[in-house]
Amino acid sequence: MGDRREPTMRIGALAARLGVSVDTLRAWERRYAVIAPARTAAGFRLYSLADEDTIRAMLGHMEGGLAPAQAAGLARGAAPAPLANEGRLDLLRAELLAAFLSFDAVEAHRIVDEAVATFALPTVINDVWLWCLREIGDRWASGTATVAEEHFASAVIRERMLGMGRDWDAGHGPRALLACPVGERHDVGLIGLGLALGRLGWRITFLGPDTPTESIRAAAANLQPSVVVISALTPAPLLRDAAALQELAGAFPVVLAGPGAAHVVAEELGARVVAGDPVAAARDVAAHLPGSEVVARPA
Amino acid sequence: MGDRREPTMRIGALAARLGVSVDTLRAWERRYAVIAPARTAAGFRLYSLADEDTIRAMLGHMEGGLAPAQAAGLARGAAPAPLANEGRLDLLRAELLAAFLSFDAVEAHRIVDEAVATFALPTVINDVWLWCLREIGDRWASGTATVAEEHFASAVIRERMLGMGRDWDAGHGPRALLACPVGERHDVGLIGLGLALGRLGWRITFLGPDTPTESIRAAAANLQPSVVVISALTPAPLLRDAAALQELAGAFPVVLAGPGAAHVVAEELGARVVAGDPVAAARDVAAHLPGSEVVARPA
Amino acid sequence: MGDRREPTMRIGALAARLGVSVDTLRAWERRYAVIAPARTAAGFRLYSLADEDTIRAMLGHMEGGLAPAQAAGLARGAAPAPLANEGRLDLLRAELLAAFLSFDAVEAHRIVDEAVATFALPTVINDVWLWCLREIGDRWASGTATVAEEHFASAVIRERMLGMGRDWDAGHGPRALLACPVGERHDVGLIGLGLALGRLGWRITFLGPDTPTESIRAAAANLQPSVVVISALTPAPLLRDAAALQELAGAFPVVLAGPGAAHVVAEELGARVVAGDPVAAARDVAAHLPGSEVVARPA
DNA sequence: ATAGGTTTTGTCAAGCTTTTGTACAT
DNA sequence: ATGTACAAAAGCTTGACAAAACCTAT
Repeated sequence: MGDRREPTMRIGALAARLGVSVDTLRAWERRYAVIAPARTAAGFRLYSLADEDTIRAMLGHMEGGLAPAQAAGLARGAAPAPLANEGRLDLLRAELLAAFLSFDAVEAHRIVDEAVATFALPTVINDVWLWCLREIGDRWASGTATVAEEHFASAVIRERMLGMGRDWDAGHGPRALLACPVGERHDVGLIGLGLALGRLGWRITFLGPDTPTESIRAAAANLQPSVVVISALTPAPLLRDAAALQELAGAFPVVLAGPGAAHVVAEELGARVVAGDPVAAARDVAAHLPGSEVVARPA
Repeated sequence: MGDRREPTMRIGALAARLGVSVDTLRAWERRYAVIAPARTAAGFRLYSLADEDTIRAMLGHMEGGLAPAQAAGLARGAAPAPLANEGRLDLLRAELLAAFLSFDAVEAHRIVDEAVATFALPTVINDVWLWCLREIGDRWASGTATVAEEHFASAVIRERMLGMGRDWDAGHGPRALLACPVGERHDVGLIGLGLALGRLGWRITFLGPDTPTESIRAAAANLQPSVVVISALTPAPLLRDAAALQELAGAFPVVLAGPGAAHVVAEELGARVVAGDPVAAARDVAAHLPGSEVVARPA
Repeated sequence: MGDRREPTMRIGALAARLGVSVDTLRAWERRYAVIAPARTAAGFRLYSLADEDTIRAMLGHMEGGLAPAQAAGLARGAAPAPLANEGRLDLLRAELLAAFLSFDAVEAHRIVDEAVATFALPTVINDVWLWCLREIGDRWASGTATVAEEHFASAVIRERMLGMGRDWDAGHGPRALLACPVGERHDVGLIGLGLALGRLGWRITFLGPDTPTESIRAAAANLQPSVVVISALTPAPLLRDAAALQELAGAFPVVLAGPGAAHVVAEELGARVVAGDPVAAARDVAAHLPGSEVVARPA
């Protein structure tokens, strides 16, 4: 109901609210076209709250020393103020998507900040970040976007995720070793899994994309993790080095994640599969802490 | 109980209650069709309490500076607007309540995410968050819950509200300074008011619970807010420092909110009262933007 | 959108911002060609924020003793030097302090965002947030600041900390129950402890400030935490309800934190003391996990 | 730094229309 | 109660003007 764009105020009311004379308001409209108020049948101007916002922005710039003409120019350009308000999540991710599609990193970071402040981490991972990446993927498939947008978006999201995972290997929880196999360069989902697992008390060691099996094995030998998580978008990278992975799975509990984690593959390698989105997969991993004495506490 | 739609008052009675002349009431009916009173057999108008509500809404808008025609238009269209996802709301808040009663913060956050994604902010504030707190309060009164649940729930809700208010002092709107007086530690309602006011385009500076009047005064001197909102559950904290508050109200427009904002107190302090739930109170504040005193029209 | 190169200021505005006369600005442009402002259709100069940066650089050099001609030459080809991580901390917290002292929440949040993105959590807690609060406290003691700034700063910081602790009770780690006793309203340090403990894999349930011992007991009975952490600035609130706390300490491992956690008090209550800043205290709590089979893993 | 010319911008006026509270007649 | 009338208040448009801010050139 409370639509910010509904025209309600006559010029006198607006002038009083803003502390600006009616003559001035009319002059600004005439000279800078900063607003275009609705009219009653008889021709009286009717202003909306959005119009008020615009003029306030202009006044703000003038208070900063700008001349009216320039202040009006800025106020006219920067008039977002949609705030449909219904369904914050939809709004936020639509904005984020728009920021990605226009390569606006500053705006993207701002929106991510807001999302992180507004929602809990699992929601942000699944319903904001990965949603955006999926959406951009769809647009690429339909020709509405190029690979560049996808690259840009995943770079920004990756940076934010890694920033949140800065100290994910602190503490005393069980340790997980995360990596993508050679040939797999998409690690955003895996980082999300790591974040979710980290919040469940685990210590995470992240080796990154495109990691040779031998590197994973060496790190595992060094760290003795409770589980090794390997993620891939397709089965191919997992099969390419099947022998080494099989050996790894013999020495440590190996879990496969991501769309490429087919059961057939897992069976062949002697590994376990965790399905679903990164947050669900992390819960699955945590629930099946291998070799674990699950300290069941009565509720 | 009495139906608010039952026609009972004759025009003189209604005019007296509203402080509006009978001629004016008839003119408004004729010109704006804002109400359609019932008639006696002899043709006398009979108004209901609902009619009175409508006219009061219209008067409220006029006090905020709107011309009668527009005020009537808004009052006419201001139907309660029942919710589409009525059942959804009941389910969600029942789940949230259960999460609070079992101290399950993870689940509580998940549900809040869903609520925020589904409903508009005013609904979330009034019909989810504050509803839960009231419900827990009732259970405490009846011995079904302890203070611990209340503490826990309000900590979680408070955090979520503040998270959504992260950018509430951005923009160019009028500025509001919010605080609870010394002795008042419940600021959840005030935060809700701040959120709602923020969505109306205001800039919010929030000082928090238990704030000495001197601090409020210092911050006000620094920020020159358009209004200072002070909230309390009981009148006591407002009266304790009456002299200083009175002085504050002399220098800045002060508004009292919350159950403790009695008219007697306000009159003594030279402040204004906004009644009702936080969202309604915010609307009231916004409608009476001070410093734009549209000097009272003759009644 | 906020492009630093957009021409907006007329010469008067720029002169006022820089504290330089308009004639001087025109002379510098003519003589040294430091800047080449855009022009309106009518020929008025329009400067951008980038232009302002350039002139400021020139002014900086002049303050260093250079003649205008040389200063202009340097400023023309200047690029802002990036900061090392070390000086970055000093700069960041100085900026944050300034934002708090001018009640600028938007700016404060921006800086906190940057701090969180740059430094590890313990650094942010101890060396940014608590540092700022201590600094403001000092200024209050010396009369350079009022309580209002302290209130404002701790409201913002508290909100950010709670936001980072949104999912701190997820997972399967040992559980800690955190609360301040009745009469103690400062919980910022305790929240910091909770955050640090959460990063170490613990699950945190936070009851907030001013919690009756009975509430703590009820929540503990419900949750069966591995440890109950109680924090106070002075010993008084701990002593007020000594009997009930003693009983609590009989049923659960109780740890006292904060400046009020004196050894004498702890001994009387049968509790343990953790000393030092919140991060150190959290490490201490984690290291002495009560009733625990410390599963020592070789690093 | 001054002089002389141009542009910008808030305010006002004149002449006319619409809105709105109140008054009067039926 | 209804219908009409009316005057004050508030709007609209066009046009104009003077102070302030800018420009170039000397």
